[in-house]
Amino acid sequence: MDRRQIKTRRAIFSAFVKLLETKRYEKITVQEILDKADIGRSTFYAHFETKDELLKAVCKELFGHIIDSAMDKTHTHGLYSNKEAPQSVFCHLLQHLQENDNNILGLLACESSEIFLRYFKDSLNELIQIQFVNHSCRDNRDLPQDFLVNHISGSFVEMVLWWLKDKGKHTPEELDRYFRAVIEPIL
Amino acid sequence: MDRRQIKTRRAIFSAFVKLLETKRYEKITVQEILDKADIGRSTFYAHFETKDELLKAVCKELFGHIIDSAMDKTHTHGLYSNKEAPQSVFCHLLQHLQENDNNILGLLACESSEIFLRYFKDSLNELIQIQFVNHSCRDNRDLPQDFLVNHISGSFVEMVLWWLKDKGKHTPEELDRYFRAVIEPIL
DNA sequence: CTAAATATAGAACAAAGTGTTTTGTATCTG
DNA sequence: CAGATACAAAACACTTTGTTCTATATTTAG
Repeated sequence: MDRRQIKTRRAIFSAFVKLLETKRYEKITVQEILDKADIGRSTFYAHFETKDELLKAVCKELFGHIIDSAMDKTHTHGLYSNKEAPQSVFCHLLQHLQENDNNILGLLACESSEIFLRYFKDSLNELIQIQFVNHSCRDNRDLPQDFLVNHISGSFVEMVLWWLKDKGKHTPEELDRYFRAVIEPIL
Repeated sequence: MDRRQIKTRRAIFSAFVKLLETKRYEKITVQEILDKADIGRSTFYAHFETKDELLKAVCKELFGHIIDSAMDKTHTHGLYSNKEAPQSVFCHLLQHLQENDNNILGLLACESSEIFLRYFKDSLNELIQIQFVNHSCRDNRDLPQDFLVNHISGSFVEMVLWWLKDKGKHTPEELDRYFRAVIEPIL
């Protein structure tokens, strides 16, 4: 890949993410991205058809690694903690979110957080779904399985949202304890 | 209030809600609202400063009654079912959502559902918060109270979202049972 | 019923944004 | 070095926005 392409792509991403921290996604104009990234109009449209496409690309790039990593862990050790793996996937995810080189938490806490949380939740939902099918958790109160899957992924995302409201006063380990306290009783 | 004002306000609301069922909020233009409501441009801006103000007004009007009604019920009977009130507030809410004269479920299931769900959740969060403070539920695992409040309101909203995905295959009573099954064990 | 107040329609407007196209220049790759 | 490719810059038609007029219709108060 051409160095120039990589450079401008990075410039666009960077400018876009910075803007997302100051105002809502819908209010950001292509023009502002051009100014901040210091690139030409035609260049932008050579890379992305629309602003929505840019958003998708950012989501994919940012959450790709995190979800893949969680998927690997889940596949070998399951969702919850056990002897071989003392940490749950949820704790793993929270730590991973915090250790970001790129500013993922910034995006999840920004004014357009719903967009990213929704993307995050969909990925998470898939992960838990697979795990439920593989390990076929007992379902003693005959609740629909996809209700349970949705409840777990949904609650997790809502917790992250709560976490970010007062800027990480809690550690990933604490949050993991809270989450297990409200989820494990129903499994 | 002038009949003309009421008439145009209704026309705007109606057109706006209909449009929301066909496309995302951000993609709807004021022009489209004008055309559908069959009113003049200046008339619209005499009623609402921006499209965002219109959105707020619609939220307020639609969720106002539902939340007020739930708030009353909670105040006299508490959140959960008991001898005097055999139905939980949650069941009450779900039934109320379904019996809508105006099309609330339509909005909660539309492409811009996050907007309305977020508004709904904030109202709900307040309601549960008040109830927790009044009845000071036991908290035996020393979880932060606002974490629990957030978990309950968040889970409820996520359940509604799940419910709407396959268009009300479940009754409010069934959903209430599911919800109690995942919430009561932690209280 | 009349008159004053007010809500609306319609048109015109500047400003800002969108997405495309063209031309010339700079930078890569082989 | 030479051809290919990415870029900047400008111009473009087009859409949307929010404001400001004037004229007309409707309501409410006296």
